[in-house]
Amino acid sequence: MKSIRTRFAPSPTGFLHLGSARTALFNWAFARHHGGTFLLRVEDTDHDRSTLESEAAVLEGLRWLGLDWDEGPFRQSERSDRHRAAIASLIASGRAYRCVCSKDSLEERKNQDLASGGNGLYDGRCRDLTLGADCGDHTVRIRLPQEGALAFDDLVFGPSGQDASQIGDAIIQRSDGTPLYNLAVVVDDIDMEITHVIRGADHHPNTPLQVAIYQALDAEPPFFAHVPLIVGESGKKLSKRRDNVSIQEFQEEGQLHEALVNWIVRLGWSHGDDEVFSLDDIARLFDLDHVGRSAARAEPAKLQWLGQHYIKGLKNDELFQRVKPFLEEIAEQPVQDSPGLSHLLDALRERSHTLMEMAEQTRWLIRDEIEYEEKAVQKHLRPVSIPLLQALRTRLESVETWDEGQLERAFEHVAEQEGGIKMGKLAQPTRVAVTGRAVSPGIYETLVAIGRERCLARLGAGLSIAEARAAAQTGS
RNA sequence: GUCCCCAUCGUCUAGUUGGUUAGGACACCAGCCUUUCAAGCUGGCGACACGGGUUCGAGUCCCGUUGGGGAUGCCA
Repeated sequence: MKSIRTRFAPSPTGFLHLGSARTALFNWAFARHHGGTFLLRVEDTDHDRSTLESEAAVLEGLRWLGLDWDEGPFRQSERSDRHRAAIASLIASGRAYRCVCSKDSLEERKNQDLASGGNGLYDGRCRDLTLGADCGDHTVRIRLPQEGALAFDDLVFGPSGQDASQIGDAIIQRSDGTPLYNLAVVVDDIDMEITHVIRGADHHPNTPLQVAIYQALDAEPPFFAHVPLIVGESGKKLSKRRDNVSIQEFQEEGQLHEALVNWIVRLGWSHGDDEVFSLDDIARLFDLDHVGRSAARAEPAKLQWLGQHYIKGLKNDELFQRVKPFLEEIAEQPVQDSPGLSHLLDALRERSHTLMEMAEQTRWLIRDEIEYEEKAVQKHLRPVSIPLLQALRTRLESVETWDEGQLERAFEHVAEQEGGIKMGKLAQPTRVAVTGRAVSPGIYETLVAIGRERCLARLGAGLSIAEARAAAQTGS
């Protein structure tokens, strides 16, 4: 059997899209699984919409996800000679013909046909005119068989195809002489010896036409595998306007690429009851047999869970490197690793789904000035807390080594001394005093991360706030 | 309108020669733990769209209905 060759063929008209990313992943995985070749081809035959920036963004997205390619990127626009030659030979053999119908006329005839109960296909007006190259402005159309099945055996959907009578003669070359997608994609897949075309199911209805083009070119079609669509909240095909689909956007909000890959691979593919897959796992296990046929809704909840799962598994130094850009965004200055920060990040693993979430929760450590949240202050820095915080501060001043064990003993001592109060009565006001918030990791971890001097200073600040509030209450 | 496709818990899915108390994960709810929030542990809720047929037996096969989606471009 021939060695397997797959390709990812994005159109560079925006960022790498969630659905495209999954298509890329499946192509990559299929090639890797079978020891084949995965190549990249940029489908930029639409000059008006294609940009180099988009192309760069797409490549960067693929790299970030960890999808490496073996050949390319090729640009379809650089292969127009091949496309032209193919079109010329199709015209020469009578399998394609020139068409001088104007857009307006086409539109009008189509609407008329539809109105009178027709199916709106091209009416074939120029089909038998045998127009020469001197016919003026013209497009080129493929001459389809009048009847008979244009069939293919889809690796996901099974036997597929339509009767040729259901498809109109499609334009394969614009009036400006440039080739159209349906022609270019077939010529390129032939030239690049693609064995398996794995793409979104939105191409499924389009494939019979391409099968016809293969036939016209006397070429053997590849295997096709159409992957069911990923849909948004609306249940409709993902759209850039409606849904968050930009891979780069996911990256910017601090998602882990491992989580994103794991998330999308399970949208349409499964391996028994397994849920967690690394790229290596995917390369090892992926096959088309277990790709489903129904559309999948992209729900972020599972992505969140996966994000935390992978955060938990990161080594400390790598965790720091990955979260660093987000920390610096919060700190508004360079952030160095330190035992305190490292310890805090460790504690934040089980409290974060994304790197951004994690960074946000270090605010009280990596910025010198903290902001006191109004609600936290009202709830916990109350008059009743004042003597407790005072006693605690005194006690903490004399703690020998600032570690969790000693801090715990200090807290227990103060709680006991203040009448056997519940730890929450002491811990919560302290937490608010040193972080400004009612939520943080364990109080001892929190205090250790901040360090003795800053803790004592913030305890003082918290006390001042509590005292000011008490005074205001008595005064009124 | 025409053509094509799809249909298992809220979501992602397991189910691959018809025989299962229809399984898992996420989410949700409850309890435990507890200095907050999480995490963790335990338990719970929850699905074969509907109607026919084939069969001793149907989530699995066939037909229809309904619902959803895709295509129908001088986009890809």
